Amino acid sequence: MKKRVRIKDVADYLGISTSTVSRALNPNTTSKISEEVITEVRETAIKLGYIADFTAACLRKQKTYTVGIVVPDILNPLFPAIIKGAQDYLSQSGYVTFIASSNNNQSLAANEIQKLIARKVEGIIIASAFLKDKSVQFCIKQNIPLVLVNRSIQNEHLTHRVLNDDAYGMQLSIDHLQQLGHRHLIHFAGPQTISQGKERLEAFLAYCQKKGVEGEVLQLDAFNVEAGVKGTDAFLKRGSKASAVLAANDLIAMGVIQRLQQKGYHLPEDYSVMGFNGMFLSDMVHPSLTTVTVSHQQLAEQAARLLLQEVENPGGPKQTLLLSPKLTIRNSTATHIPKILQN
Amino acid sequence: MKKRVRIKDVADYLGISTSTVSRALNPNTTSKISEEVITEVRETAIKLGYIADFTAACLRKQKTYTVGIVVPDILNPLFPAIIKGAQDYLSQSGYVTFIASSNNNQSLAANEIQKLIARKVEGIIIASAFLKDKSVQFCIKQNIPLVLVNRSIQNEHLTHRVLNDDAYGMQLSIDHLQQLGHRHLIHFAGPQTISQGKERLEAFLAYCQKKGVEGEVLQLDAFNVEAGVKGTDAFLKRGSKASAVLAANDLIAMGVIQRLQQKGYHLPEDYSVMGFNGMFLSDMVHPSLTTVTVSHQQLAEQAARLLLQEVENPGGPKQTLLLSPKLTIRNSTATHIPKILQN
DNA sequence: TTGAAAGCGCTAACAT
DNA sequence: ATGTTAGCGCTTTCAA
Repeated sequence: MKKRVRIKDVADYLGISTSTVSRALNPNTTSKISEEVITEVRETAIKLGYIADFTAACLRKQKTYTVGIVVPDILNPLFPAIIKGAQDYLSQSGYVTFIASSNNNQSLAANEIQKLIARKVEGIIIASAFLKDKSVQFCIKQNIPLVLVNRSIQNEHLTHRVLNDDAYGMQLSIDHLQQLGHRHLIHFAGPQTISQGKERLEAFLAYCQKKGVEGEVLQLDAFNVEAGVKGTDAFLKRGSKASAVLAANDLIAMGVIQRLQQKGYHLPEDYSVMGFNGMFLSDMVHPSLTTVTVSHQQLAEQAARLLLQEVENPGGPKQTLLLSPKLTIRNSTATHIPKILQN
Repeated sequence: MKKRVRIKDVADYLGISTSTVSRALNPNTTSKISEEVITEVRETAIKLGYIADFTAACLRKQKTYTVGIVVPDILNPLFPAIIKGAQDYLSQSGYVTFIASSNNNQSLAANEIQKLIARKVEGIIIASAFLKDKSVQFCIKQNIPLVLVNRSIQNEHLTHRVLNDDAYGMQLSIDHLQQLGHRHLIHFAGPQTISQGKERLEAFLAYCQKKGVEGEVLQLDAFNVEAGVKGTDAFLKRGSKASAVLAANDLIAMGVIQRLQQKGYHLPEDYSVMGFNGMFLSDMVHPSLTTVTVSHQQLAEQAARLLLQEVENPGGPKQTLLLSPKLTIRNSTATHIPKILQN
C-alpha cells in the first residue's frame, strides 16, 4: 500500500511552498494566487493523485462539516425517509452525516451521541426522542446544536423541533370518517411515552368530543404490525360497537386489517380502518390504506436547515416547526351503513 | 459556547504531563501507568467533562476507524437492511460508517467515494454496483479496501464479494411452481445492467430448460412497482399462456399483483405470482407474497467482516461469498388447474 | 512510571 | 502573490 500524496508532495514537485498549494486548491483563497500557479497546481495535484486529507483540515480549522442523526430503528421506513431528507439538504452544504441507531434504547442513544461528539459532529438531529429522554438531556447539557425531528420531548422549549401537526392530521381523519357516516370511532393508541402516541390520542379525544362523535380508546404498547394484530383481538373480545378504527400509525393499521380479515370480516364494508403516516407501501396492502400522509423527508429537510442555522449562528431562540399532513383517501374506509339498515 | 476540555486541561489540573493523561485514558497503554494516577486521571476527566477528540487522534494515528457504505437508494427497504447489517458488525469493532447515496448514478457514486476517501475511510462497502461500474473501478484504482455486497460487477476477481445465490433462489422458485402443476412460466426480468437482473434471468432460462418447463421472458427496465405494473399490461396484451409469473423482485411482484387484480383476475386462482427478496411488508400485501427470502442483513454482516479483514490484513486473495436464500411460501401461489379441467 | 518533544497534514497569521 | 512559521489535539518515540 503506497503512501498517500500530501500537499507537501505537490509543493516539492513544483518547488513552491505548501501554503501556495493549499491556497491554490481552496476555493476561498484562490483569489490570492496567480492564475498560472493555480492551473499548474491543479494539474500536478491530479497528476500525482492528490486527495485532500479532510481530517487534517478539520483539526486545523476546528470545523468538521459533519453532523449526526439518531434514529430508533433504520428498518422502519419512516427513518430512511428522515435520513434522506436530512442528507440531501446537508450534503448540498458540504456536510456529511453519521447515522446512529438507538434501538429504542435511551442509554444506547446517549452512548452513541457521546461517540458522535468525540468525532466532533457540529450538531445532532434526533428522530428517536422519548417524552422523557436521557440522551436529549445529555445533548442539551453538552450544549451541542440540536434539532428534534418527528418526535418531541416533554419540555418543549429547550430545543428546536420539527414535527408533524398530529392534531390536524387527527382532525382530517375524524372529519373523513364522520362524513362517511361513522358515529362511533376507536383509536388504537401508540405508546404514551412517545410524543406522537400522546399527541394523537389527545387530539382524538378532544376532536371527537368537539364533533360529537363517540371516541373509544384502545391502548397499544408499540407502533408495529404485531401491536395492531393483538389490539384487534382485544377490540373484538371487548365487543366494541365502533365502526371505524383510527390506528396510531400505518403499521398498526396493517396489523388491524390483516387480523380482521383473518377473522372473516370484509373490509371496508364491516369496518373502516385508517392509518397514519402514509408510509412506503401503504398503498400496496389490500384494501389500500386510507391514511394521513406525513412527509418525513420534508420534516427532516427543515430539521437540517434549522440545524445548520444553529451551527452557524448559535444561541438564537428555539424554534418549533409544525408541518401539515394531508389526507390520502384510498380503499380501507367506506360509507358506514348502520346495522339496522342492513337487511 | 465554552471551549472544549482538552487533554492538556486535565494534565494541567493535576500538574502532570499530557502523555501521562493520554496513556492513562487509553486502554492499550494503561498498563504503563500506576493505578492511582489512572483513577485520578479518570476522575478528573469526568469532573472536567473531558471528551476525547477523535479527529486529532485519527490524524496522529493515521487510523480513522471509519468506513463508507454506498447504497443506490436508501428508500428501498433492501438497503436499510444492508446498512443495519454492516453497522451492527462494524460498531462492535469500534468502527463508524458514512452512508453515501448514489441515486443509481455512477458518476455521483464516484463523487461520493472521492469524498469518503478525503475523509480517510479505511474501506468501502458498495451495494450499488452496476455490472460495468465506474465508481467500483475508481475504488480499485485507488487501491482502497473494498467489498461488493448484494450486487456484483462483471469482472468478478478484482474485489471481495458477498452475494445472494440467485441461481439457487431461482431453482427453489421453479421447483415450487412446478410442484404446483405449472408448466409454462414467465420471468419478469430486471435490468440487465445489474448483476441480479442478469443472474436471475440466466438461472431462470437454464433451470426451465433443465426441468423441461416452458420459460418465457419479459424484460423490464427497473426493479420497482411501476415496472411490474407496466410489465403486466405488456404480458396481458401479449396473450401469453403462462400460468405463473416469477418477478425479479418483490416490488415488481407487488406491481403485478396489483395490476392483475385491477384487471379483474383472481389471485392466486388465475395466476400464481412469485417475488424475490422477501422484503419488509411482503407478507402484508394481499395475497401475501410467496417469495425467495434473502437476508440482506446477513449479507452485509459478512461484507463488513470481509472488509475489516482486508483493512487489517490487506492484499490477501479476493473472496466471493454466496449465501443461500430460502423459499417462503405464502398465498400468492397455488395449484395450477389447466383451463381444460376447469368447467 | 513519567516527562519532553516531535509530528500527523493541513491552514492561517504574519512577514516579505 | 508567495514563503515562513506556528499550531489544531493527540500519540509516541526517546530520554530520564
